[in-house]
Amino acid sequence: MAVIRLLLADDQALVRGALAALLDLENDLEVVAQVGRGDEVVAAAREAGADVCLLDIEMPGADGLEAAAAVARELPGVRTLVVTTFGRPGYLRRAMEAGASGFVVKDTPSAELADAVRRVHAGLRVVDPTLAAESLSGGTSPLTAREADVLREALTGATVARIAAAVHLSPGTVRNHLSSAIGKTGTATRAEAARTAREQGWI
Amino acid sequence: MAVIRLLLADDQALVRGALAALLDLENDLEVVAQVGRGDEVVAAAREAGADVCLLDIEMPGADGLEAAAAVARELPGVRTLVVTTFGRPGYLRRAMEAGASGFVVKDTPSAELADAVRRVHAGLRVVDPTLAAESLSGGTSPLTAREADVLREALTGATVARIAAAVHLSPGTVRNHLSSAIGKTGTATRAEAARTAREQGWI
DNA sequence: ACCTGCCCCTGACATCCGTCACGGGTGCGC
DNA sequence: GCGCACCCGTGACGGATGTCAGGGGCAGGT
Repeated sequence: MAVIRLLLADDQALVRGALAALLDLENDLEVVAQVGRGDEVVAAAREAGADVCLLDIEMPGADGLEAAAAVARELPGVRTLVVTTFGRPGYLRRAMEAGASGFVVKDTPSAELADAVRRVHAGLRVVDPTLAAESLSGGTSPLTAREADVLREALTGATVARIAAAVHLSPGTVRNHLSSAIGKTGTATRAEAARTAREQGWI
Repeated sequence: MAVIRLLLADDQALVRGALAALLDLENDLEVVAQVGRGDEVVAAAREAGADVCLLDIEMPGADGLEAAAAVARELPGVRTLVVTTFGRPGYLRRAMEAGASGFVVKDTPSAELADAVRRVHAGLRVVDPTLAAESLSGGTSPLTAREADVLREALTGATVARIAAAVHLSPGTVRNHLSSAIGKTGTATRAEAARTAREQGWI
C-alpha cells in the first residue's frame, strides 16, 4: 500500500515542524512539503505531488479557507483537512463551502490526527463532532456583505471616519451599517459587535 | 549522560502532542509529563521529576508567566523555557522577571527547539535575538496599574459604565484613566489603545 | 408590475466619549 | 518637609457615536 503524501501549511514554524515529527512517526504517512503562507499551498502541493493538505486558518498571504478553495479548484484530486486553533462555528461552515474534506481543532488529542488524515484520504469527511452541532444550530451569518466589511475595519478600533475612508463610503452609511450589525449581534457597541462576529466566524 | 526530563504545558492538545513527538526524537530528551493548564504545572513537574518545563503563555488556570514564577518559587532546581505564539516585547520582559530561563517564539525553526532546551538545562539563558532588541528599546510599560486595569476591561469593547462597574470606580475616573492610556499609546480610541497595549504585552 | 431585500445616502436627535481643568488623598524619595 | 507620581473624584465642553426616519436605486422572486 502506498504511503499518503502530506503537505503542511502553518505560519508557525515550530508547530509545523512538530506536526511533521508527529505524522512522520506513522509508517503510512509522509510529509512531502511544508509552507508557511496560504498563497504557496497550491504550487507546493502540485510540485510535491501531495495527496492531502493540512491547512491552518491563520496564515499570511491567504488564509486556510482561501487555500482550501484554491486547492479544490486547481487540484481536484487533492483533499484538504483544515486544522485550526479556533472552533468557531462559521469557520466550519466556510471550510466546508470552500471544499475542505475535514475540520479539526487543535484541542483534539494528537493521537487522532493521523486517523483523521487517513479518513480524509479515503474520501470520508472528518468533522469535529462537538462543533458540528453548534454549526448546525447557529452557524450561518446574519450579516450582509457590507456589514461584514465595516465590522472587519472596526476590529482594530478605527473611528467611523477611517472606516468610511477604508470602505469608500459615506460616514453616515457606515454608521447605519454598524447600527444594523450591532442590532443583529445583540451587542451595544461596535467593538463588541466586531468581537462577537469574529468569535462566530462571521468575519 | 543522563537524559533531560521535560514537562510540556500547552492548552492545545494537538500542539502538545506534536511537540512531544518532535522532542522525543532526540536521544537525550524525554517528555515525562504533559499538562494543559497553567495551574497544574508545579504539581506535575514535581511528581514527574522534570528538569525543564516548556510553557506556553496562553493557558487556562494560570498563564505561562505565572506558571514560570510558581516553578521558580517552589522548584528551585527546575528551569523553565517559555514558548509562545506572540513575540510581544513585554512578554519577554515579564517572563524574565518571572524567573524563566528562556523565551522562544513559535516562529522559530523546529530544529532549534531541542538546542534551546539543552542550553536552558545547562544553565544558559535562551532569548530570541530579534526580540531582545525590541525589548530593550521599548519594552517597559508606561501604563499605571489602574490604566492597565481599565484597558483590560476595554478589550472586549465594554462601555465606560460597565468598565466602571467591573473595576469599582466612578465613570468619570474610568474616562480619565482611559484618556491617559490613549495618550500614552498614541492612539485615538480606547479600542485602539487596548489593542496596542495587548500587542506590546503591557496587559 | 409588484414586493422584498440590500445597497447608498441625508438629516436630526439623545447619548456617549475623549479632553481638560480642578481639588483632595496617599505613599515614596530627596 | 517638600516635591512628585499615582490614585480618586467632579464638572463642563466639543465632538463622536448609535438610533431613527426618511429617500432613491438595483437585483431577484411572485
